[in-house]
Amino acid sequence: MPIYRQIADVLEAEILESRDIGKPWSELALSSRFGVNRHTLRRAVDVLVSGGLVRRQRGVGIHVLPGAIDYKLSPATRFTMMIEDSGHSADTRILRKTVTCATDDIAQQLGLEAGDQMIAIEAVRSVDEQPFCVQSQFLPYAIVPYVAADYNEGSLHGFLADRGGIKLGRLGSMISTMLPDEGDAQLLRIDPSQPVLQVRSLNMDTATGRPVEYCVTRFRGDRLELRVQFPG
Amino acid sequence: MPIYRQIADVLEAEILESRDIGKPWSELALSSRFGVNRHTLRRAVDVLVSGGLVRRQRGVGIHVLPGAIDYKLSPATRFTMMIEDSGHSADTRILRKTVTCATDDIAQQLGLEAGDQMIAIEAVRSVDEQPFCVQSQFLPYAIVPYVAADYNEGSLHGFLADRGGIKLGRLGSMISTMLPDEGDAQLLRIDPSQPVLQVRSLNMDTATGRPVEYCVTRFRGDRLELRVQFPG
DNA sequence: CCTCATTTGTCCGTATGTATT
DNA sequence: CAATACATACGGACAAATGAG
Repeated sequence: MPIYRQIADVLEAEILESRDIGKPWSELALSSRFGVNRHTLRRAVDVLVSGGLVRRQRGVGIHVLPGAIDYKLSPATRFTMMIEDSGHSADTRILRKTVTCATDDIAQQLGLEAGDQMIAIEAVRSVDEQPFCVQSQFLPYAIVPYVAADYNEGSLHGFLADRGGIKLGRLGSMISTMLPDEGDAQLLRIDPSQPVLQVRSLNMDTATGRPVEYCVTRFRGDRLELRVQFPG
Repeated sequence: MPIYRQIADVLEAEILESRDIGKPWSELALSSRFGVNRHTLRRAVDVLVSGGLVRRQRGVGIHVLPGAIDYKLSPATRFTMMIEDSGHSADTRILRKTVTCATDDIAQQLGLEAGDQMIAIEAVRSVDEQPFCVQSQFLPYAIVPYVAADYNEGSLHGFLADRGGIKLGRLGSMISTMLPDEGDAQLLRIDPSQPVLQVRSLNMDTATGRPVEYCVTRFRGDRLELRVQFPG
């Protein structure tokens, strides 16, 4: 077995055993400890990064990620989330809120004409202080203009109910998986080699049947198991 | 942009444009062509490997993988599949069919006692000659012993209906994503860096309500989008 | 605001081992 | 056996980001 893999095994065992999230590690210190060249140690750390156990940060060091134990040993401890319940997280950080022309794709989803304006919201939701999902939401500006002005935190669905008396209903969702782009990986604090679970869904005003929200959510794959329940 | 990424972009563009699957590439030839050190070129090829575009083989070279075009250019060509419809594929290759003691996990799912026997089936389902998913199915031997003896191909659900008069119903599914282990990656003909979508589900005999099949399916993430439809 | 030490990111060079043809 | 090609490991050098002061 190559040296770099032996080192990776040792480090992985240490992480899983103690999960000591203290000061970040240093390549120089580790390479000295194992008596190998820095490049060899980097190769070992590459394995851990691919395994989602650690994260590198230039100028700082190598961070041991929390939750690593859960990921490797007990997928049963993942979060379980009903699809119907998504969008109700308490801890929400809104990154961007803009009003622009709808793209063809989204216009079609929302039943808009080309050139109609839409509200685009990008948000990160966290659980236990850890990023959990990135959400891109699109709403027709003409129907809910007050969202652009006044929605700033918490549940969008709750806001729509309080402010506009709109109750949203969901017909279905499309679920897929992919590797995250660099921006999402950074927001979710995962390595770009770790997959995300994407849920696309269209929400209607239950009163009028009009599409009001098109939502694309990317969840950390290592923290989520979606539960789909059928009637009966 | 670092050199290795520029090179990766050039090579990726070439692959997507012509997909010339001829002789495998050589690191030495490529590094000479781009005028960089071999290690720098290796770093560029790492990107392509992570992207599922090429495969390395020691002593041979770097192979361009077929199907790369579909993966990168047209996510729209993914299959869309209702969860309820899974398990009905026509082209099924059964890899293993064994009768053993149920593990604790599976015994609990199927409502068996520890030590009860179960049938374990491992199969690969293909669409258009391309591997589509790997399926692990577990059934209580006491209830459907004829499966161990006579089920050899096609839809298990159809076989159960024809042979035992059992109609299966599904209550729900658990959906998650992960990187495949080496065996699954090989069966699905994808690189281990490409995520799979896993659907776990428990199927009951609609007549008696007894669990009859516990099924774990790993789909190629790049070929599947699951559609979940809600009643209404 | 700037400086400085620390730390990771990138690139080069060289050598040796191992698998394939 | 020999040639080719990837895999691993060592070394040095500089750039870029970060945080302390």
